[in-house]
Amino acid sequence: MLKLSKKSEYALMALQSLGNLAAGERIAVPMLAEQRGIPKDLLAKVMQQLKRAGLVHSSQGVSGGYALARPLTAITFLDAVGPFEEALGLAPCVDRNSEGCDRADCCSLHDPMEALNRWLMAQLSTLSLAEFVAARPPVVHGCVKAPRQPTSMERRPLPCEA
Amino acid sequence: MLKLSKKSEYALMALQSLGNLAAGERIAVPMLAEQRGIPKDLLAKVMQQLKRAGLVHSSQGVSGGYALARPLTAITFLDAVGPFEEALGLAPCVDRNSEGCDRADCCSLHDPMEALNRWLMAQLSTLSLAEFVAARPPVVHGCVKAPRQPTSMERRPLPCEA
DNA sequence: CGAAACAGGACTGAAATGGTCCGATTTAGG
DNA sequence: CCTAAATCGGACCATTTCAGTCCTGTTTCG
Repeated sequence: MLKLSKKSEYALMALQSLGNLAAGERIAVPMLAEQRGIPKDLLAKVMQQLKRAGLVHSSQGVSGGYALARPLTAITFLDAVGPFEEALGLAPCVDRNSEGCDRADCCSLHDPMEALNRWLMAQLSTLSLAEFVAARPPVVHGCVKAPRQPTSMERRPLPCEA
Repeated sequence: MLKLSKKSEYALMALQSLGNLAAGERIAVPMLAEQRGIPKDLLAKVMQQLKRAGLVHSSQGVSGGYALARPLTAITFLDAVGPFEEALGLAPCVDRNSEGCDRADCCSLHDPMEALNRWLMAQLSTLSLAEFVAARPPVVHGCVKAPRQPTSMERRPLPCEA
């Protein structure tokens, strides 16, 4: 879970690099690809998708290249990664009433999964790339295993409820 | 992202069903599989893994079956789903210093991803299955798209810091 | 002792993923 | 004007992952 695709990884890398550019400056895919050590052709595709998503601007021609459409503080993690995770979000039967799954019959987990998904998306859309790339792992190590005292999902309110 | 595998889905279903059993009662795989409409053999494997993970108890023999090892309030979402998401957690270069990735060179995203992963795992380990299966999606609809005001990942403190 | 359950390895077909290749279009510079 | 270098974008392929099946044990109740 939350195993991001390579495309997502490359997108994050690229956006980070673009964030280091001076105002008005551009960078071309071949250059970027060599710097980060990623396949040129694949990165090209990623950049195209980022453009379609409106996160970057491009200019064609011999001295063309890419630049951020807005600062990293105004791009969320979900923005960056969403275009590449088509199965964006979740799990079992998102594609609701396709086959079977008449609700409450086979798949009584539809609603919970949708709730969890919504929550996750909301969380990831409150994390800007600027914050993300600056993050360092917490010193705590046994963290994942430790807490065995369940709390409510609602205790961390969704941003839109505020 | 967060696209759970079928096994995870089946595990959640099975655990939910097991939660509805009377104390001391068991249910066999063939029965369970038919009730929820999932392939018998696959479910069998899932149950085996759940047993290895210590979430359920099994008894063999002709009237054997499975039962919860502890109540749903004491099983977290991460517990249930973890065993089936080997790529549990995250993304690009978790397998740290395997090839390349000498840190800060190609993959300056290693630390941020690890931080994000830790955070997610921590969150999912504070959600009990009891809460999960009872969850309903919030009425708000434009929720995912709405918030464009980035906040810090640290603002939602990790449980282990408390 | 036999039917029915768990236990678990081996295998297969389909789908997704990462990556490559090639052609078309645009555009700066000589 | 013409070429080199860049963005576009479709087609394609190889490898892996995944869902599902099969088959052979082993346990245990009646």
